[in-house]
Amino acid sequence: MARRKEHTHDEIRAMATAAVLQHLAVESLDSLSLRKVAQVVGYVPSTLVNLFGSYQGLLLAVAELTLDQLYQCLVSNAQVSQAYDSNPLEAMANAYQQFAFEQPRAFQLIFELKATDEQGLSEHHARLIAQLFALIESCLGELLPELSGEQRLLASRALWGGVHGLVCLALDDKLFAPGISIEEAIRHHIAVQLKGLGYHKEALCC
Amino acid sequence: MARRKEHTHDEIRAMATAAVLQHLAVESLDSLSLRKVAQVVGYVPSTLVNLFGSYQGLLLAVAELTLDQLYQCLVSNAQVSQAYDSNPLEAMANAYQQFAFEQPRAFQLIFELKATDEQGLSEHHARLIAQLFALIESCLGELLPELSGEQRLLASRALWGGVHGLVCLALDDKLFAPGISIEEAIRHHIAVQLKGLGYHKEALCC
DNA sequence: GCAAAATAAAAAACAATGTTCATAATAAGA
DNA sequence: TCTTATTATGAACATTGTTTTTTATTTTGC
Repeated sequence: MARRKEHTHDEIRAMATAAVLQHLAVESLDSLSLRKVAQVVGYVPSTLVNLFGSYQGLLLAVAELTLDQLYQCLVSNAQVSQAYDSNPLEAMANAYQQFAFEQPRAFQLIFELKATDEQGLSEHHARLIAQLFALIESCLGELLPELSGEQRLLASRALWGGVHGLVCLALDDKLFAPGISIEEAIRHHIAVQLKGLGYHKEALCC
Repeated sequence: MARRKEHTHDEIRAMATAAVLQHLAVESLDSLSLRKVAQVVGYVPSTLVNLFGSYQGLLLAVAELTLDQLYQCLVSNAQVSQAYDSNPLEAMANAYQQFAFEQPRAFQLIFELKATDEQGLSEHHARLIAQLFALIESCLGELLPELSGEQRLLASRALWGGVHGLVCLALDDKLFAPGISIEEAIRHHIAVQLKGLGYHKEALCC
C-alpha cells in the first residue's frame, strides 16, 4: 500500500469532518465546498471522494458524528438529572435545545440531509435516531409505568416531536412568540404533555 | 419598453414558479437548476435573475406561494370543521399533515430555506407564518377561553410546534414508530395537549 | 535485492452550476 | 423618423462535484 503523506485514512477522515464542523461553527453550509475542505486538510478533492464516496458522503459522516455527540449529551444529562432527582425529560429537552443553539448549523445538518441519495441514510444514522427515541421511551416508562407499550410509543413521539419542532422553528426565528424564550416553550410543552398523560407529581410552570 | 416575447413580467414569474412546483411534485430540489427552469419556461437564466434577483429569490417566491396555499388550506379546513362542530385544531393539524405529505418537497422548501441570505426572509413570508400561529391562537381561544394571553401564546406554540415536528420527522421517515400512522400521532398529541391544558369536552383517543 | 504489480494520492479534464456583463433588439418619445 | 431608454439575450466567468488519467510510492513475488 502506498502512502505519500503522514496520515492514515481514518486520520484524514477525522481531519475532514473536523474541518467541516469547524466551518459550520462559524459559517453556513453552502459557503463550504469539497475543494475548500480538501485545501484545509491539505489534501485534494479526489482523495476525499475516495474516502467518503462523495461530498454528500462527507457531510453525512459529519451528521452522524454530530448525532452521536447529541445522543451522548442527552444520555449524560438524563443521568445527571436522575442524580438530582429532577425531571429527566425536561433535562434532556433542555440539553437538546442547548445543543441545537450552540451549534445550529451542525444540528440542522442532521435533519436536513435528505435521504434521497441512492444509498439513503446509513444504518448507523437511523439507529442513532431510534436510540434517541428509545431513551425518551425509557424515561417515560419510569415516570408513567402504567402506560401501555403503544401508549408509551405514542407519547414519546408526541413529546419529542414537539421538542424537535419547537427547537427547529426557534432556530430559524419562525416561532414568532415575542417575549417567550425557547426554554419556556419547552418547559410548557413538557409540563402540559405530562399532565395530559396523567402525571401529577410535578407542578406545572403555568 | 421592449418586449421580445408575448409575456409580461408577472406572467413569466408565474410560469417560473409553476415550473419549479411542477418539478418538486416529482423530483428533488437539487436535481433542479436555474438553467433548467429557464429552459422549461422558454427564457434564459439571466432573465429569471432579472425578475427574481437570484435563483434563491425564485425559490423563495415558490416557498411563499406554497406557504400561501398552506395557510388558505388551513383556514378553509378550520371553517369546515366548525360547520361540522368537530375540533378545528385537529382538522387543521390533519390538513397540515396532508398538505405536507401531498407535496413534501414543496412543503420542506418553506422551512428549509435559510434566512442566511443577505436579504433574509421576506416580510410576506414572516407575516404568513405569524398569521398561521394567530389562527391557532384564535382556535385555542375559542376552545379554552379561560386561558390568559400568555398561556394561549405558549399553548399555541407548543401545540403547533408539536404538529410541525411530528410532520417533519415523519416526512423523512425519522419517526421510527412502527405501526403508528402520522394521523394517530397527531391526534394523540392534540388530545394530550388539550387535556393537559384542561380541556375535557373531547374524548381522548387513547 | 529486484523487478513487477498494486495502490494511493495528485493532477488534469469535464460537465454543470449561478451570476455578471456587454450586446443586440425592441418599444417609446420627440 | 430618429433618438433614447429598456429589455431579453448570449457569451463569458468563476466555482462547483465528479471522473479519469498520471504519477509516485509501497507491497508482493521471485
